Amino acid sequence: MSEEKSHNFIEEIIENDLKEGKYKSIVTRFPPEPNGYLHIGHATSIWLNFGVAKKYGGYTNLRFDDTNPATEETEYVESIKEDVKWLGYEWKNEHFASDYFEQLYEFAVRLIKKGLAYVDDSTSEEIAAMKGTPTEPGKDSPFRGRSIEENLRLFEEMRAGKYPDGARVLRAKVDMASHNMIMRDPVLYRIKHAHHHRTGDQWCIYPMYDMAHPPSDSIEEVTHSLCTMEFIPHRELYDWLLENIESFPSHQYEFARRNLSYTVMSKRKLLQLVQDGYVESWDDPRMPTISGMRRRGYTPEAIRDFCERIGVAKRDNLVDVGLLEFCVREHLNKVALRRMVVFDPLKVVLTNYTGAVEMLEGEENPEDENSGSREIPFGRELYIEREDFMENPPKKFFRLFPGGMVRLKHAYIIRCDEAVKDENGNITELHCTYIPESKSGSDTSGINVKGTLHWVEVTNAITAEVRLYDRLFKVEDPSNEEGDFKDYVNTESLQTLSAAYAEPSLKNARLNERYQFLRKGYFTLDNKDTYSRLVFNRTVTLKDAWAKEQKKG
RNA sequence: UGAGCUAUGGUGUAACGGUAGCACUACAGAUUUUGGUUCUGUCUGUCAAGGUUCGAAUCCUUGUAGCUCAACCA
Repeated sequence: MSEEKSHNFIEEIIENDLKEGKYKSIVTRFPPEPNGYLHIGHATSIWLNFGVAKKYGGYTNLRFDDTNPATEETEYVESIKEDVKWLGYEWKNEHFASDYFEQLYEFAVRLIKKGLAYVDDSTSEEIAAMKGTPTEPGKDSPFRGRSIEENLRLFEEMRAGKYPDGARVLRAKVDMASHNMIMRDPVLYRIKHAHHHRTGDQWCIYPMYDMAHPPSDSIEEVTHSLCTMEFIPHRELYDWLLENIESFPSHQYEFARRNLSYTVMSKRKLLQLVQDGYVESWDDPRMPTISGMRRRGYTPEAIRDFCERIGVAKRDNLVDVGLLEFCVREHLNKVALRRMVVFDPLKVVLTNYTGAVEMLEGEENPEDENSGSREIPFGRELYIEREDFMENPPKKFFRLFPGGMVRLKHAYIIRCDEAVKDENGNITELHCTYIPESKSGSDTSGINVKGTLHWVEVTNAITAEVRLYDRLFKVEDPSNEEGDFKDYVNTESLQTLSAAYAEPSLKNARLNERYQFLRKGYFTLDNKDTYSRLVFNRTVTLKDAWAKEQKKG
């Protein structure tokens, strides 16, 4: 293992800081706002924050940025915690920005006392108008010159509930002519008579992101505060604030958020998909949410591997969802139990098979010698996949056709003698001959066949519902197309088969167990346990070289 | 068009002035009782133009393109 592993730019910064003795150990934090579900984009941030802290012997806090009571709920807190844990990460401390409200208030008072913050009576429209534009400087608010005493009194009164929502705000006094719009006297506190999910009705003023986030990092002595690129302009204010409240100097570093092809990532857009009924819920298996991917059967190992492979940098990106699927397949191939399930049945009658049903043996997982085996009943009547038979096969068709031979997996070689049809010419069943000497494991027939089919014995078959998922969108980057992103939803992204025929061992299918349905894909039991029947979600298909061959024409 | 950030194969990411590498994809082949897996090989790249240097993806200059910033959201 002498192979040199390259570092991403965050790791370089940290190693440098450690080498220069800037910090003895490092602290990071993952700071979700509890107003929605986590998605694969958050997974990168989680992987980064927890990953670097662990790598360099530090730790990571989970901190909920709950400064906006209007949108935040405890329900989200719980789902976020569950998702982070499921991904395999452990936080050192669990915090809420709302735990710091008293301290944040004191910090604000400190700013006022230094003449660095003032109460502004302007309306939000007036403040916006005075802000200027990126090309023109802003104008000072008429309230900018208030005395420290008056500001102190007014801010206290704001807290005491003397004013209605929107009547006044507390603003930082920085620079109305700054090129950086964030520095043009940003709002620090607003009045909101709203019930908070944790502090109840204790407060009627709430800090803005810029007042809450940097001091929260500082209180926790976070050394490396990692966020996405759109916060770059906030860094100047971040530093200004921590310097002026004279608190621990945390530092902010920005990385580019990851985008995934054939999906959307913003909470707003995901919410629309749920509300407008394009998907059934936040944890619909087609959603790029952590809970959706979990329900679909993706594994934490695969998701972590994916994050590792795409890495982190600062440029715009659109990661190919094919890489995620590769990571999922790679892991599932190692752990999934093999089973046989026929989706679209065609009956096969073995005309020379006269015995009773016999039990055959099939390995649980060929990739794992210790996985053991399962029993599979075999008999005179079987189901095979309708698409595995063709009357007039094209070249390179290795499956069944009149006069052709195939191996039935774990069983015998059969030859197709006749396709039986109804009066309309539809094939109703196949009459075949099996080769008794060709039994799997003790084949003395000397026959070599190209194709191997999966199958299920008719009398022992059980039925299961199978849900096949495809990409949620028809285009790579729906957010970048003309018009509404919802116009590009793939309306055929879910196909439900209500009664597939499965081998009987699947009767004992367990939640969280992964299965490979031979030649079909990876599947797992749906985690909504409200069903009295078996419902399997397709996690991802197998690679299909034959489909590719056919496409070539 | 003020300011900021970013530009390396189809995609993602390395190379820290010294042979442009890795992974995915694609393609070709071998193996295979899953047209899966595994294995082998092949194609494709430094945004542009100048400059500095023995030597530039890397440093400098000037362009070009994409993204971000004017919420009492985070």
